[in-house]
Amino acid sequence: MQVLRAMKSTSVSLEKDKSESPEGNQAGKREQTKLANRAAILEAGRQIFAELGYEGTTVRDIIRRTELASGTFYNYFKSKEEVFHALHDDGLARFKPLLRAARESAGQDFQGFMITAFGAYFNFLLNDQSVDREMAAMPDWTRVRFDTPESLALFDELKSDIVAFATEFNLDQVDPELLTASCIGIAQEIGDRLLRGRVKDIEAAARFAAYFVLGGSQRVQSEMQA
Amino acid sequence: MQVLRAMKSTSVSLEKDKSESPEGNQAGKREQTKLANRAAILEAGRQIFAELGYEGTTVRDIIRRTELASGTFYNYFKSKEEVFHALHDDGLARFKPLLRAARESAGQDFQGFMITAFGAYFNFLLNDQSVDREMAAMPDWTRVRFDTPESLALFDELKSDIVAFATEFNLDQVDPELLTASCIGIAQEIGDRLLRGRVKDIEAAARFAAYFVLGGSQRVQSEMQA
DNA sequence: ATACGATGTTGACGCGTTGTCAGGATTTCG
DNA sequence: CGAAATCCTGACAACGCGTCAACATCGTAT
Repeated sequence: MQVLRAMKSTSVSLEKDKSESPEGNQAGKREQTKLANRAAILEAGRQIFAELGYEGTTVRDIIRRTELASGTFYNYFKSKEEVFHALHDDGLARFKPLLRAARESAGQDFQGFMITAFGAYFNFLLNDQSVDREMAAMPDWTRVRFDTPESLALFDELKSDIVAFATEFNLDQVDPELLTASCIGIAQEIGDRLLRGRVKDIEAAARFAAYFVLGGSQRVQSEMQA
Repeated sequence: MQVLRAMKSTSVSLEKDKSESPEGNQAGKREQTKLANRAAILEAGRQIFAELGYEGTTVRDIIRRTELASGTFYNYFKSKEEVFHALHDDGLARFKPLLRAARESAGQDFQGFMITAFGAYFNFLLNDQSVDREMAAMPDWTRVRFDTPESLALFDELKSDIVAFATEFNLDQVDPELLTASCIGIAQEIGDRLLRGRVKDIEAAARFAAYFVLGGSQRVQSEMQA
């Protein structure tokens, strides 16, 4: 049963909705159910992943929380991995503007950019309804990490931001690849501890990370010049 | 068929090896086969994980590369995850002494410790026959990370080393939890790029990481005092 | 309005994996 | 040597996977 029908189950036999149907049915019914089905699968996936962990969930678990038949799943995704990627990329798409905003509000202030960017990331981790957040709370020891094209794109964007500041501040001896990697590593690892409650203060963590990166870069610069 | 017998297949029907058997059979035959079976499963697991990735391998894949029957697997491990944990912990056990050596050869030289420690880690990653190394080379974009008790123990050891240096150098404003997390994150992320060939020079990477951490810590200290 | 082609859904099927267990083989010990 | 303990073996039931022929629904041309 397609989810669109299920959602309309209150107005069951009203086949004829006048063309002036209240909510926009701008697209054909086909398109609508397709979107609704996809959304239903994604939402079910988000819940199940949070409950059972990535390893523990099966395609059947996901589809079972839906009103769809098992075969229908494969019209939308090839595997649970693809569902996870989609959820992950959704999160990234929500985060991306935050990073851009940090970049633009910072102007030439490297330190300001770093504080805002780390802060945005940590806040996002703790507040956004993302897969990763729920799963990090799991008692499990196993974590999965995905490098989707979207992730890599974000990393590259961050890298070019960093490079811009690095040239601005004459950090020509600092390998951008290593610097970006370090920023990501710090964000990952501190973010992880925030999610698990080993670190509490988001503000303090963001400032720590920012100062750390700033000081680290400058030290590398001066050591490499020598 | 137990692997011990298979290994002795050249001297098949020699049931009675005199008590003066050349290689030490100090323990009973039972113990020997148990160790040999376990080792065979672990070695098979290492190979298969490297070939098929963590997700892709099944318990059957592992046991099939062995002369054991499928049921026997479960006398030694509960799941493929447990095999992976064991392999992971093996690697850790090999790395631990390297970290200790770095600690002891460094004396009071914080920077020396950091360079040696990062260098040891990166060299270990690239040269040791560990599961992680093989799997990082995989075309896949899914990575798993395990926090076994052993891992956590190593992190704690590293943390206490870091704390020792931090007090020595009056870094009393630097949160040890955040500092340790940053070191681990940097090591992870740079290590990953080394494994994938995006970064080539191990020496340079180790010095970068060390200077970065040193400079970062001092900057955090001075900023937090203000 | 009706009929027909296009598109999406359904659930059962064959295949492979999982973890278990009764039966059998091997080692240990009295 | 023989009994008891140990543990290896391979078949088994349950289950997940991805596919596919049959079916239902939608878009569209008449």
